[in-house]
Amino acid sequence: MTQKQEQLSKNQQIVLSIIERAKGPLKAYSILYNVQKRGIKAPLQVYRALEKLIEAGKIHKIESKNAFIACKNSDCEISKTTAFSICNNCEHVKEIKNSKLSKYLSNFADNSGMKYKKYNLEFFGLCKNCKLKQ
Amino acid sequence: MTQKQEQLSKNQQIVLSIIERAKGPLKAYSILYNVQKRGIKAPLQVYRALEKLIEAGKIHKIESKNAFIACKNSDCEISKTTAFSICNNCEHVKEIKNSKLSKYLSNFADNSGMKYKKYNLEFFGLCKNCKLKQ
DNA sequence: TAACAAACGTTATATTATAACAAATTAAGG
DNA sequence: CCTTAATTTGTTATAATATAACGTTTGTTA
Ligand SMILES: [Zn+2]
Ligand SMILES: [Zn+2]
Ligand SMILES: [Zn+2]
Ligand SMILES: [Zn+2]
Repeated sequence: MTQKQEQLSKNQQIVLSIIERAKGPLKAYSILYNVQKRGIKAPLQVYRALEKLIEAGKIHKIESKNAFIACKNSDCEISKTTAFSICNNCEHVKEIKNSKLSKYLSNFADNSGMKYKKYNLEFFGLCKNCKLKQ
Repeated sequence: MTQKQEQLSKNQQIVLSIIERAKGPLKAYSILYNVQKRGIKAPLQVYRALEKLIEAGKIHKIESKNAFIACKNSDCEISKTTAFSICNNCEHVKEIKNSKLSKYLSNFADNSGMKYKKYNLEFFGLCKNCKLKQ
C-alpha cells in the first residue's frame, strides 16, 4: 500500500523554507548557495527536493524563468492547474488565484477531443508599479 | 526610420526550414546537428536564428520542453498569445488555434489591475492515440 | 527482523544558453 | 556611388541549468 508522503524530508524542508521566505521566484543554483550552510552541497540535492516539492504542490516552477516559487493557494493539491502573472520590467511574479479562470481552463476542450487535467499559464505585462514609472 | 525586418537571413531560413519540416518540436542542439551540413557550426548561430524567428512569429518556444515548433497560425503576427496541447505520453505537441480561448485570455484581468498583452499556455494530457492505447 | 521504498551523499557529466570580439553583409541616405 | 549605421555572421570560450550513476542511509511495513 504505497501512499503519498505526508511529511517533508529534511532537505525538502530546508529548500522549501528558503523558497517560502523569498520575495520572488528563486533559481535552483541560487537556492543551492542559500542552503550550503545548512549542509546541502550539491545541485542534485536541490533538484531532488524541488521535484518532490512540486509533486506535493508546495511550490511551482515558472517555466519561462527556470525558477521556483512557493504556492500561495493553500498548498494547491491542485498543483496541476497553475497561472502566473509576470512583470516584464521588474520580474515580479504572482500566482493568479481566480476560480473563473481555472474553471474555464479546466473545462476547455478543443476540437482535438483532448481533455486536459493539467495546464500552466504564464501572463506577461507590466505590474502596477512599473506601469506608473513608465 | 528603423523598421521591422521582412526578409529572413540565410541562417534564419536554414533553421526555420528544419523546424518546419519536423513532425514535432525540436531542441536547439538537435537543430544544430541537423544544419551542420549547411554550414552552421556553433550553438550561438542557432540560438540567434531562433531568437529572430520567435520575434517574427515564425516559431514558438515550448517552455516546458525547451523546444521550438513552427507556428501554424498563418505566422502569428500575434506570436504573443500562444497555447499548446502537449501529450504526456508521446510528447506530441500541437498549437491550439481557438478564437474564444484567445479572446478570453486576452481580455482576462485579475484584481491586480494588470492587463496582459502576452501569455503562454501549455495544456497537458493524453492525445487521442495514447488514450486508446491505455 | 527482513524486505522494500524513499531519501541522501557524492562525483561526474549532459544539456541548454550566453558573453565577448571581430569580420562580413545588408539597408538607407546624401 | 560612397558613407554610415545596423544587422548578421563566424568563432572561441564559458555560464547556467539539469541529470546519470553509484552506493549508503534512513524510514516503513509486514
Ligand atoms: Zn499554487
Ligand atoms: Zn514590475
Ligand atoms: Zn503561432
Ligand atoms: Zn500521445
